Amino acid sequence: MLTQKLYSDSTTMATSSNAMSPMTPTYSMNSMSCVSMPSMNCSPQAASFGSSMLNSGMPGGMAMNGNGMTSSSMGYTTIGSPISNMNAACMATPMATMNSYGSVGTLGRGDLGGGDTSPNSALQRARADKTYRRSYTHAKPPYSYISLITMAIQNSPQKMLTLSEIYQFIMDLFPFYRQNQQRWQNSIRHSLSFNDCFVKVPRTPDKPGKGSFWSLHPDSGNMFENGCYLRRQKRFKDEKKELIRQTHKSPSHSVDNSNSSEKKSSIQHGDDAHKTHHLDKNPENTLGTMLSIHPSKLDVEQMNLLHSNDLNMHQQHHQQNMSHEELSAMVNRCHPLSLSSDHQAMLHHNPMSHHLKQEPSGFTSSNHPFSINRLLPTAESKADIKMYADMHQYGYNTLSPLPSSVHSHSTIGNDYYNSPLYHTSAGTTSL
DNA sequence: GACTGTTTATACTATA
DNA sequence: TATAGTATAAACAGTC
Repeated sequence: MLTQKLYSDSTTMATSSNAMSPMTPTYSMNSMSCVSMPSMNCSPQAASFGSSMLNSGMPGGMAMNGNGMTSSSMGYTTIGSPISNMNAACMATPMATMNSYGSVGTLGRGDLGGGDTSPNSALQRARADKTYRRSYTHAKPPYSYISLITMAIQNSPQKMLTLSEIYQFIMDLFPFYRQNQQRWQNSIRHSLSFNDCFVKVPRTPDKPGKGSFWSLHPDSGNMFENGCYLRRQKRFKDEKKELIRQTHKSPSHSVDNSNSSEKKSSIQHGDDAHKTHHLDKNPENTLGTMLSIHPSKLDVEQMNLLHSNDLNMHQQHHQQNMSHEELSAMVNRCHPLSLSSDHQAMLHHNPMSHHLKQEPSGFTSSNHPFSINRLLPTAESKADIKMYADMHQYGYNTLSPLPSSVHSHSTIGNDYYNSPLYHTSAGTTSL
């Protein structure tokens, strides 16, 4: 299983652990967090761990911070950050389901010491042993890079971030990613470039700096409509980009291939390892047809023009001062069942949407155990946030290696896996 | 030179 | 079993 592989990475990492360092896990942590992760597949039926994880960590929170909370210099919200939201969410049901993760994650190997591997005893040890609890800290989060990027972008007020801000968000949120940065950051860059759901937004002259902003494609909102942040059911494809790829792939296309990168592109998007996935080849659905442009006549300039128009719309879309409700509605697009009529119509119009599988088990965006909506700050969760603010006995500020400028994230994030609040079942959380 | 972005390649896993 | 989605590595070019 993918998840098993993900967590095996943590196992490897932990072998060189230094128990004294907040950045490195202890062996017990490692053994707990990595081994025998139960088949955390994406089905809600099997998501006891996943749901707690999501309840704690999913982005949903993302963002929906329309209540005047301050933003960090990085651009994403502080107290309204996913972490604070998720902690708030967890606060509603403290220690509700430590066993949903702890029992399975550890008991299979029984490497907590002692022969008793019963769920109850493991749970008791977990409660008594902070080191044990800290094992979550450096487990690889069960989110794909795509979902991590999505979290970061959606959590930013402007709904777009630079590459470095995306890095920072991920590192603040998940201590796991403070290590081996070259490796995962390369993957992040690859994901940004390769996936059409991420669009590059050029910097404006008043915002000089390195690199572009990255944002989400306006039509990519339901990538994770099944609530699974490990793997999308269907990869979002920008029809325009796809059209370019197809045009270039076609042996008859007349686009000048003198540009080496375009040559590469035509290779890349051929039928090799990165196969063209489910391209809707119905000509009625192609942008070229919609615009009465024959695909073979579409050159790069035309496509760039089209795309720039799209980007303008996109930027306008993000520059709108969206209300909390609007933002929530946007997030609600994650599940077709919760779409507004407008969105339904839009999806109906979007040929890509036809491929998307409907959630078979009756979950909606609001009650799906993986749904980011579960993390949206409700009135109840806001009360939880206040309660969290009043509770300092958990010592959330003790471990972060990050500077104070990002401490508001990092401290929470550091203990995100540690806290008993982290273990909250989907069925009991208030969000 | 470091960072950013693109592309290619390959391996693994989940799913139809 | 074929296909698709993702992770990872690496090479390379462009930009700051």
